[in-house]
Order: sequence, then structure tokens, then C-alpha cells
Amino acid sequence: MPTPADSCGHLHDSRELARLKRALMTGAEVASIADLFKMLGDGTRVRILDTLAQGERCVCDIAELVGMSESAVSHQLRLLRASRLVRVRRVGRQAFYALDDHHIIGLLHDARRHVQEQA
Amino acid sequence: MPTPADSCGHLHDSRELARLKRALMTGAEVASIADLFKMLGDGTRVRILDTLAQGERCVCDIAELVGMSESAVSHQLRLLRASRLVRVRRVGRQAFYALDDHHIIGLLHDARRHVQEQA
DNA sequence: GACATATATGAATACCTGCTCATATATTCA
DNA sequence: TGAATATATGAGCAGGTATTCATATATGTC
Repeated sequence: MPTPADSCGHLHDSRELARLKRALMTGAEVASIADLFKMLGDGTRVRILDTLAQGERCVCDIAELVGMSESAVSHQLRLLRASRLVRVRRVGRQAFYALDDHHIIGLLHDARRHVQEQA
Repeated sequence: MPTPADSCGHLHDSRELARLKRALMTGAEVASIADLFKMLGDGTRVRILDTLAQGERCVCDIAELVGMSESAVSHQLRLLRASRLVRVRRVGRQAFYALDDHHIIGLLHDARRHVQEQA
């Protein structure tokens, strides 16, 4: 039986390869996880979430605290809302945003520790 | 003393605002954290890290397991190396990659749990 | 040395993303 | 109702990113 003239000589399409593939994340899982990290992978959004970690705030206060225009912040809040990371409470003409998901604080803290360690 | 015709009437430039600003992350911290998440915010890289979570692998095996061309994988490995998330061990003409930072597994697991919960 | 193999890299391209500016919507107040 | 305020949103643009394809480098084999 001729072994195919394969290259680096490891997995080929053996049982081992199939076993490994089964242990990996599904496509849907990978996509969801990457999307979550994508949402956290922007400075403005990190600042917004960091701000909201201290409590609910209206849009103009968030804009002031993160140092961005209200328009830019509003656009980002829309994305964060769509990802269910924040929620709105509307009072009159104001919109108060808060974290909708406190696991995010954990991820943020872990990342913070991580970058501090390898500094 | 005329209160400025401010708008939503919250923080203004009071002591409170200064106090809050001090509690927020520094610009450098925000940038590092966002960069880390950016690195995790791509499906191919998530797959690569997930694969390496099972152990060291050579480039062509990684390419096979994540279902991408070796070139694409090599480009991504370069970025992951630059971010110190993976490291290489060269043996002959092969390059074996491994996680250089096992905290990453924790972040990946947390993200995984997170997306599974809100599914 | 000549050739095959494993990986790396540069250039080009197609796509995506975040901001600004202008404008819309909705609410409050006179 | 009309003006002011708080937020939301669409279009457009500038910059960034992931892939492919072609090619380079480096190692091993004959």
C-alpha cells in the first residue's frame, strides 16, 4: 500500500486527524467567539464599557468621559446594544446605558491583568 | 454665578467628573487591551489558538486542521507571534508552533461559555 | 551541486470598520 | 405650535485587514 507522497508527515487523513478535528470548536462557536472579541477589540468600545463598569450613564456623559463625539459614541453604543453587551433605559429625551452582561467585566479584567503582566 | 447652559445636566466639569476620569483606564491600557482583543477577534486566529490548545503542531498540520491555506496560516502565525501569543520551535525545515501564553486559553474558555449562555 | 520540501513574505486586492458631517426623530418647554 | 435639546442614523471616506498568488529562504536528500 503506497503511502501518499505527503509532506511534513504528520496527520494525513488518519484516524488521528479525524479525532483532533472532532475536538475542535464548531464553525458557529468560532464565529460567535470571534464576533465577541471583535466587539471588544476597539479602543472606543473598551473605554465605553470601562466607563459603564462604574454604573449607568447617559450618552453625553459617556461621550465626555471617553473623549469622543456624541455621534461616534452613539454609533458604537448601537453596535454594543446589537451584541447585547449594553442595554438602554430611556427617560424623557435621555438614554441611559448600562452593562447588560457583567461577564464582560471579567473578560476586561482578565485582559487587563494579561497586558499588565507581559509589560 | 450663571450655570452654563449645559445640556443633560450631569457631570459638567465638576469634581465628580475629574474623580470618574481618574478611575478609568489609561490610554496605554486601553490600547493594549483593545489590541489583545483585536488579535482574538478573527475566526482563523481563534481556530489556530483552539488547535494549539491541544498541543504543539507544525504549520501544515495547523493549516489542515483549521481548513486554510498554509500561506494564510503562516501570515496569521506571524501576527500571533508578534503579539507573543504563540512561539515557534524550529526543527529542520519544520516550524512547530505552540501557545506561548496559557492565559489565552482562559479568555477563550470564558468567551466560549459566554456565547453558549446567551445562545 | 541539483532538486524537493516546509515555511515565510511581499504585493495586490476585496472587504470591513470607525469616524465625521449632515440630517432625522423624539421629547420638553415656552 | 415653535424652538431647543438628546439621541439616532445614513452617506461618504480614510484607514485597516485577511486572503491569494507569486516568489524567496532555508533545510534536507540524492
